Amino acid sequence: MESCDNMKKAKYKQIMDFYKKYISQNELKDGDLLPSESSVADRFNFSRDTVRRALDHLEKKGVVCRQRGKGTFYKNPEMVVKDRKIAVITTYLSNYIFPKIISGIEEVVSSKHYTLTLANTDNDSDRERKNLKKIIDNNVDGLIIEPTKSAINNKNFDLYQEIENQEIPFVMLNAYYRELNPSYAIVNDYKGAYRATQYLLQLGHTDIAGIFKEDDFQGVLRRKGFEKALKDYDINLDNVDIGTYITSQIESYPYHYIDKLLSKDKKPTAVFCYNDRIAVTVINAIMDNHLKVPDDISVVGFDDSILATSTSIKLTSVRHPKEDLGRHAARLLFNMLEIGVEKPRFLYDPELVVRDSCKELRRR
Amino acid sequence: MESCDNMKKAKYKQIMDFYKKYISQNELKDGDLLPSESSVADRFNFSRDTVRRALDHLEKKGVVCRQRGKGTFYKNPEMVVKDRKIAVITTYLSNYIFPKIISGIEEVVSSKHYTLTLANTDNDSDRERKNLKKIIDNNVDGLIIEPTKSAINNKNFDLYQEIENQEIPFVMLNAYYRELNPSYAIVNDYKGAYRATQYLLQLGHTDIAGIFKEDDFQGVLRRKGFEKALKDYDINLDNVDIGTYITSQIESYPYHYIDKLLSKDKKPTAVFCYNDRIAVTVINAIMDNHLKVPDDISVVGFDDSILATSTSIKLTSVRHPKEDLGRHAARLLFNMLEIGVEKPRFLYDPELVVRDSCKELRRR
DNA sequence: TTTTTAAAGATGTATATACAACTCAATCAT
DNA sequence: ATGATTGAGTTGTATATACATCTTTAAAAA
Repeated sequence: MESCDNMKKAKYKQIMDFYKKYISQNELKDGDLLPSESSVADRFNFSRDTVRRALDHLEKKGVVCRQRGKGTFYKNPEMVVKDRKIAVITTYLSNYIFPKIISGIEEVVSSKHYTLTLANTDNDSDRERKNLKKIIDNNVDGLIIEPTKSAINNKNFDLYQEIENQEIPFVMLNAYYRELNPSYAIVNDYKGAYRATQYLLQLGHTDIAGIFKEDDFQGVLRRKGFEKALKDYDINLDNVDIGTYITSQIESYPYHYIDKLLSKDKKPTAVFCYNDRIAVTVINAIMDNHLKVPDDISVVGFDDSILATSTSIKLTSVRHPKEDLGRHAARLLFNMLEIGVEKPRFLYDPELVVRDSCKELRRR
Repeated sequence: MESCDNMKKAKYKQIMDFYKKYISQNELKDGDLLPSESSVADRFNFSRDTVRRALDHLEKKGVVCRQRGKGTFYKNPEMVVKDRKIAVITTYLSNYIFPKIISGIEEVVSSKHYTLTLANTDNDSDRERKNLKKIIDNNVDGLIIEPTKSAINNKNFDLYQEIENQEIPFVMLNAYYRELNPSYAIVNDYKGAYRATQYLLQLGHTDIAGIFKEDDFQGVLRRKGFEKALKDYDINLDNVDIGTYITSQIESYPYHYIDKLLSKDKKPTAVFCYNDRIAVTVINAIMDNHLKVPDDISVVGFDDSILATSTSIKLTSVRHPKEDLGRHAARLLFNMLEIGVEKPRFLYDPELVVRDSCKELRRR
C-alpha cells in the first residue's frame, strides 16, 4: 500500500477492462470475434488462466460467449433481448375498479415498449411479501404498487426499504406509506368523502351513518373526510353511528352492522359507504329490512365502479379515475425512470357522481 | 475409450454430482454449510482447483453461494421465491377487444396464484421475435399467444419450435398456425362471417362488398365464410367487390377502397367489414360521401367491440367472447400445465348481435 | 472482565504446465 | 474435383503451488 497507484485492481479485472475497452473502441457488433486468451495473456504478460478468469466473469455477465475451437465472441446486449419490465402489484386484478386501472397502466407501459408483469396480493401481507421478494430478485425496471393494509403496521417494511436501497423506482397507487415518502398516484379520499357527506347534509340529512374499512389508508381518510363534513355542519359525532371493519370481516360485518342498525328505533336516514361494494351490501341489507333506497334511506358509495350502474338502483358515488389513475401512475414511473424526476406525485380531486340512490329529506 | 466405465465424466462434473448428492441426501435447508473446497479435494484426491471449477458451475446455476472466509452454502431453490409465470403475448394490449380478453385471462391466472406477464407485438414480426426469445430465456411456465400475421409465412417459426422443444405449454389465441397443431382458443371466424353475410342476404341485399385483412387467419377465414354465404345464395363472386389489405395499409387502404367504391355508378347496398374498426372507417367513408347508414348502405362489423356501441350508429356485429375467450384460453393452459391434458381446444361459435347499422332492402 | 492478538480455516487471486477437444483451412492423396 | 489428413489455433479440463483476504475461534494480554 505504498501509493495510490499501487492500489491496483486485481489482474483479472484489468483484463476485463481491457476486453470492455476493446469492444467499445472497435465498435464491435454482435458475434464479432475477440482476441484469444493466449494472445491477451502474452500481451499483458499474465498467465492464460488469469485471462480465462476474466472471461469467466464476462461470460457470467453475458457480455461474451465462448466456443471451443472457435474463439470468444462479443454478445451485444442490444441483441440480447432486453426485457425492460414494469411490475404491477395490486390487491386484486380482475374485480371492481382494478381491470380499468390496469388497462390504463398497460396503455402507457406498452406504448413505451416495456413488458408488464401483474401480480395480486388478495390484500394478504404474506402474498405481498412474496411478490416484493420477486421484484427484488427479478430486477424489474420499475414498480407500481398498491400497498396492502396500508393503515396498519406493515411487516414488509424491510422489503420496501430494500427496494429503495436498490434504487428501483416505484409509484404507490391508491394509498401510500407516509414513512416511505414515496411517489404516488392517489385519489383525494378525504375530499371525496367530504363532498359526498356534504351532499347528503345539503339534502337535509342529519342522521347519517358511516361504514369504513379501517386497515387501509383509503378507509381512514374517507372516515376523516366524513367526520369533518359532519363537524362543519355542527353535528355531534357522538350521536353518529360509525361501523368499522377490516379485510377479513368483509363478508359478514358490513351486512350485519347495517342490519343491526335498522333494527333500532332511531334509524339513520342516510349511509355513507366506504366503497361501492359495501354500498351494494348496504342496499341489500336495507331491502331485506323492507325499506327502500332512496325513499327511506339514502346511500352513497365511493369509486364509481361498475357496481354503481349495474344494480337496479343506480348508485351515487365518488368518482375514481381508474384508467386515468393507471395512466398517471405509469407516467410518473417513466418520469422517474427516463427523466429522473424525483418523487413525482399525482393527487386526483374527485367529484361526486349523482345518480338515484339519494333523496332530499323532507322535514318530518 | 477402453470400456463404457472408463468413459467417465469430467472430474469437475463428478464433484458437481457429489455436491448435489450431498445436498439431497442430507436434506439440507437454505443456507446450510457445504463441505469446504479443500476437504472435498482431499477426499477425491483431486486438486482444489477442480473442486473450485465445480463450485463455479454450481454458483452460476444458483445452487450454491460462496462467502469468502466463511464457506460455501446451499441456496434452496424453494426459498428463491418461485415465480410461476404465465406470459401473454398479443398484438395489442390496451385497445379494442384486448383489455377484456386480458381481463379474462387475469381472472383465471390470478386465481391460480400465478404471475402474469404481458407483452404486445404491434403486429410486428420483429417484436414478436423479441418477445418469443424472452419467453425462451425467461423460463415461463406457460404461454398464451396471439400469433402475429398468422396467414403469411412466419419467420419466427424456429422459435415456436424451440418453445415446443422446451416443452413450454402454450395456447394460441384468436388464430393459430396449422403446422404447429397447437392448443388454441379461437372464434369460429368462418361461421361468424357466414352468419353475418347470411343476415345481409336475408335482408334482401345482393350487392354486398367485403373488406378483409389478408395477413392473418381471422381475415382469411372470415373472407371464406363471406364467400361461402354468397355462393350459397347463388351470387356470382365475380361481381362482388372484395378489398384486401395488410397490417401496414390499415391507416389508408380501407377508407380509400370504400371511397373509390362509392364513386362508381353501381354502388353496393351493404358492406361486410373484417372487424369493427374497419366498420367505423367504412361508415366514415360512407358519410363523407353524403350517404347514410343504414338507409343507403348497410354495414356489419366483427368482434362486437366497444366501438360497436360507442359510435352514433350502433353497429351490427359478430360476437367475440372477449373475457370468456381469455378465461377459456387460460383454463386450457392450466389443463395442460396441471393435469397434463394434451392439446386442449376451444372453438367459440359466435352469433350475430343485431343493432342499427343494417336495414332491410326494398326491392328497387 | 474486556480487549487484543494470533492461529486456523475458508474462499479469492495468480502462475506454470500439460494435455484434451474442437474448428477451420491448407495440404495431400485419390 | 473430391475426400482424407494434417496442423495451427482456440477453448476446455486438470494439477501443483503460492499467497491474499476474510471470518471465526481461541488464546493471550490488558
